[in-house]
Amino acid sequence: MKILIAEDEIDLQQSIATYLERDGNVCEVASDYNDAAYKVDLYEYDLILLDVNLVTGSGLDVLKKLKKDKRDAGVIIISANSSLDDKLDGLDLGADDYITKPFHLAELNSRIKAVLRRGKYGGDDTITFNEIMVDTKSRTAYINGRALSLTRKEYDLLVFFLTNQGRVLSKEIIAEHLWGDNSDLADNFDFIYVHINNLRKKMTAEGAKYIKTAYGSGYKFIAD
Amino acid sequence: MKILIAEDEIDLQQSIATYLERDGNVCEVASDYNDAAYKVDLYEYDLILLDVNLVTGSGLDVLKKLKKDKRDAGVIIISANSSLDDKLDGLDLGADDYITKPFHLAELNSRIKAVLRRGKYGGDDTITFNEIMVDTKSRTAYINGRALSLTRKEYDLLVFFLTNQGRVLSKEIIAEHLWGDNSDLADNFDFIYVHINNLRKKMTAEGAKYIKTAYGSGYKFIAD
DNA sequence: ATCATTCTTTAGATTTCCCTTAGAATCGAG
DNA sequence: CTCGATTCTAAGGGAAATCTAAAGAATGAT
Repeated sequence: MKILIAEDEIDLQQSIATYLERDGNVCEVASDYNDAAYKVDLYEYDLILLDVNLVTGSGLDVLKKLKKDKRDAGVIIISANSSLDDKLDGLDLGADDYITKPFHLAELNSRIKAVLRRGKYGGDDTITFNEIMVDTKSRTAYINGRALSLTRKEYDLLVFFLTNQGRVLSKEIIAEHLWGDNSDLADNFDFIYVHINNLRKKMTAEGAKYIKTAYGSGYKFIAD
Repeated sequence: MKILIAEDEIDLQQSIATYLERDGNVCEVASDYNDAAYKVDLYEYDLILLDVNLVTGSGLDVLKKLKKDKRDAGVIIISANSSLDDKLDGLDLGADDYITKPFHLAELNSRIKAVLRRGKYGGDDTITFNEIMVDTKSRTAYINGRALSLTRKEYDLLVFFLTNQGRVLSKEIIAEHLWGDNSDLADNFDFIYVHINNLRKKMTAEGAKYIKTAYGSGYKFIAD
């Protein structure tokens, strides 16, 4: 499942992402209203976790936008207070469920599962592209049916490419997605080269050469 | 399936009953503690939905009674609050699952199915995978017909793997399913290593090597 | 109460991976 | 073509994750 986490507390954002990714989901994060609105516009998500109190705007506006555009992502509202107003507003606007901070990740997870299971959002746990197939449940990538032995970072990188096919991804974007907004590393993303290289080696060994270098701007995943 | 609904909110009681009967189940209801204790004593149920807050007593006492009498009905605890104490008490006493009000009937239904499918109660009492066979009634696992001597945790772990074949299960997910989500221990799940190791030793001694380590992500149960 | 079994903790060994480094190769502007 | 910037590639140190055995704590049966 592809899940957007629109939450401005970086710690919470990261722990949610880690928890959900370990359960086989693909997570992207948005730290403010603009980022959330942008990503919701651009990508198809199976589920969106939406904090009502985003720094530059309200999560409820993102929800309005979603429903106006008749997008069918599931939505779970996250709120700092247990105000009934927030809850009712959110559910009125078409959210599927509601959770109040602080909460246990296990509870969030079971609500997520419930929303996803509730029908229309359920579906496929695999991502396929030509001879490549990724089973997100087992976190295993296959090429022509043969399993690749990928490390965690390599797997995450491949999934990120597969879910952003044809798009040029800069080192900075990749780093942000795979490592989170970690300002400690902000000055040097050269280690990306190593992971790209390792992933490429394992993929080309099976005949899959899809990761192209866009000199000076990044990488893109695309067939010839 | 014969299901007892021990719940004092009449509206909820009725909507659960209607929902479950539509699926072909036989439902009986109990509106207070005495009624529940009486019926549990008298009849054999496949599953019991147990509200912890019954008007004249605690649902947990019904559960204690059930377990003392070695009755094998599946039990799902219903609680009005998400108090971890209730949950842990319930699971400690032998309940099979736990759900917090308010919940969607669809979610309750899938939990019921999960409990029933788990084989223990009604339906098929065994889980098989290649040369492995688990008899959920006697809580015994066999490999090539030879019984393994498993502890409770090892048995639960094996069943959890068998019912989630191919899926990567993180230490956190495993801990949550086998121990309940206790955030106090959230920083240290290392004891999982020990149980994994013990179970592996007993299984590999019989030639069954299915528990693979997914470094950095968890474990998965899968054939080569 | 005693004993056996099981669970958790502890600590050291081992494995795996990630980031750094450094030199080679490649690209593009002039 | 030349040169600086960017990217590639291989190898190694060190950190983190996992494994393993064994001892202490809890549990349950007799």
